[in-house]
Amino acid sequence: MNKLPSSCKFILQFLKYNEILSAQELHERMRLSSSKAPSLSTTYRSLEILLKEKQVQSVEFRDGEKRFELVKIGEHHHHLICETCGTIVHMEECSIIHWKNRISEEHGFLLKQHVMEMFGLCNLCTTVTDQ
Amino acid sequence: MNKLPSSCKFILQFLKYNEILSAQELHERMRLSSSKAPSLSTTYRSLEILLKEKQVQSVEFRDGEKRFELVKIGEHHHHLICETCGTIVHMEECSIIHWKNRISEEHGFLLKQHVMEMFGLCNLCTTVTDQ
DNA sequence: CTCGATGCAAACGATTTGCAAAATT
DNA sequence: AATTTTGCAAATCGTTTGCATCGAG
Repeated sequence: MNKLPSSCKFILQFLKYNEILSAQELHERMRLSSSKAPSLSTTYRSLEILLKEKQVQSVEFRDGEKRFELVKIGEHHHHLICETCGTIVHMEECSIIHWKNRISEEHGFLLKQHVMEMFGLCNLCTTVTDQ
Repeated sequence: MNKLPSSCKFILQFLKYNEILSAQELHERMRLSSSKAPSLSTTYRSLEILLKEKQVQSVEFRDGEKRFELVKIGEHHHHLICETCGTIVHMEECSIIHWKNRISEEHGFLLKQHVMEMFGLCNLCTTVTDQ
């Protein structure tokens, strides 16, 4: 429970769980709601701090744009993203944890972090795409 | 077996299995070895084609730079990256395939693609880091 | 008064694009 | 001759940085 710069606290008030935003989207949202919103650079800097504090996780889609998501401190999870309609399913549990030991044994690796996102078609789009 | 533009064939001759290169690194390598090397833009365009043809897979580390790796057509795999020394372990088999059905059932999602990379400490660096 | 936090504008770096020339079919 | 591929330079876009100012303690 470090004391965070005020910009970080400001940001936290504008993030909801299960919502994935880029730094720019977040900044835009804050700017529209308040004249005391932190600048874009500060937004970037603060998100970096919140990442280190694990109050936020970063989500990497494939467009090279980093996105961020509020999490319960220290937790994280992964997503299913529909390539057609953009629907995002937040998977409650990170299954990679189950491999940690196996990977450790097989490759002598101690896992620290990972990146994982899955792309496909959601239920609705699967049926629709039968064209 | 589509017929590829000559730049793609050129590129394929400069890629080895289990080697991960950015577009720029690849371009530099080609440029140094041959005066007929494709330009940087063409390198980008060609890698995009090779990706679609699944002759190459893209590997996403966390520095925002896309990297590419030669694969047997249609296959792919993931990596363990040591955060200290940079060692990369190529994991022979993609374990996510095993989840495909479960995810399909649980979330009605049809998986098409995914991104996964794992970061940590390799055997050597684990012991060394005991400082 | 000191030091961290902030805003602004400029810098950066990877990638993409417009367009005209060159190569392929 | 029509179509695709290519190179070059400029544009783009997200992100980072230098630096001077602001503000909390």
